[in-house]
Amino acid sequence: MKKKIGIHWFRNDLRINDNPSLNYLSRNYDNILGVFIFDEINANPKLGSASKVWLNYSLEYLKKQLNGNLIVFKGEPKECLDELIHFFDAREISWNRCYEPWIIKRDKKLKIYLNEKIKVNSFNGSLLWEPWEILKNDKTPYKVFTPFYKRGCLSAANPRIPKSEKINFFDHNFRVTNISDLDLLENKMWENEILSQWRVGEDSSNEIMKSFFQNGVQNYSEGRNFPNKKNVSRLSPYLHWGQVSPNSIWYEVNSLKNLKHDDLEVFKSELGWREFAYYLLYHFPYIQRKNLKSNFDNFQWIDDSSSFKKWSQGLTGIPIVDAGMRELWQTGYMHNRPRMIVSSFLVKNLLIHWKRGEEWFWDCLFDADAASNSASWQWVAGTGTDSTPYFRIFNPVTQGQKFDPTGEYIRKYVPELKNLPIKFLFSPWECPNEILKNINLKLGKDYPHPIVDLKESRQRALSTYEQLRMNK
DNA sequence: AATTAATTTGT
DNA sequence: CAAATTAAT
Repeated sequence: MKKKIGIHWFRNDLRINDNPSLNYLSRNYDNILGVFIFDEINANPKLGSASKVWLNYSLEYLKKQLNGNLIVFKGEPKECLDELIHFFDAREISWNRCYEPWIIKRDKKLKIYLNEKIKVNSFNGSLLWEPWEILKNDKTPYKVFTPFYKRGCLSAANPRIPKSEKINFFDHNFRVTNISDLDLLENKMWENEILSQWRVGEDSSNEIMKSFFQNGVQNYSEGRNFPNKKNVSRLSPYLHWGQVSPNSIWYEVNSLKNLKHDDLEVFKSELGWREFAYYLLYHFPYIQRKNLKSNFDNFQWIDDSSSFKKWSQGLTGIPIVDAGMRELWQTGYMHNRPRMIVSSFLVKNLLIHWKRGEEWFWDCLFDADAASNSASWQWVAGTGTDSTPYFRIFNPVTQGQKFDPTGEYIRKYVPELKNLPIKFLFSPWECPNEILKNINLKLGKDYPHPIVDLKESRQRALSTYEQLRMNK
């Protein structure tokens, strides 16, 4: 007798544990097929370089978890799934939902098409609350984080409790596309460098979560601001790819004993910000490209490729900015504090369009996430709803002094400044020539002069943003 | 999730 | 005169 087969389509849920679609199938089918489709045809935007690297090794890991039985395709999902359903005579297919506009559009069509042949089901595998569940009393979406989170999310039904089941993956001999055939890897040297401090895969994400909850989450509400402290989870890439579910994190942190109230609430609210980003992208899908506040559409951004290039390379001459940008390039990640500093610098001091920064982050970040990335850039630029006010312009010198007081973060990523006394580490241009001579550091040669005057560019940003406010 | 300058308070 | 508070951006 033929075995009953259900297909699970892996997307941004590269895990076995707490996977609603897999759990569902395992209750109804003796055997499950796991399939991943690399869809470059519909993707918009296409995956960034760092994301491809992460995906490559994540798929290899997942394939091992499935005893080699992960089926990998490259191409149009409709055709790939057709072939698979036909070959295995599968009875049902299911997946966990994604919320990127291009995926919603693709999946909607696909669902209608597949429904003609077999049962199709989708589940919530990556959000604590789905966007349509949280609405104001007048049925319109929230636009401000605090009411969204407190009145919306926290007073709604509790998130699904994580659950892991034994999944029987079908042992097959279907033709296999090698993961290497997906051509996800391009630049070995850079890839080895950025991967060197990461361990990709579901089990690593669980270990990282557990060890963060044992140590780093203590004093989270304070310590999370300091890029040199171990008080951030660094779970964002795993969360993006679904190697850990937000539900697992939510309930795990809730179960901790001896965690200060503030640390718990602030940590959870960061998951809340992730929810808010997905929420905004769902309800306002154009925020990936266009200002959420349309009065910014005529804003006088400066198209300055030379400054942008220096920013992206970490050669602005402002140490904390360069440290952040180099952390990004070298590790595929940037701590949240420098993320805010470098983006404020690009958007306000340089007056370069947030979209250019968003695209650079998209290409370089392991945790590149359409929702969080666009929402965060618009937050910094002031073009989003509930974003930072136009006059909040980070001073990268005082930010450095406050949040990297020992200078360790700067010295780590901008080693040419390692001998600079702490007094001038945040503003080398103020360092007396005598000291520069002593440590053999030539500004303009070993390290650049600042590409903009902080005071002047701050004034320029204020007046440019002020104009916009007048014209409203 | 900020900065700066002006102003008041504290020792 | 430094530190804290406040107003304005």
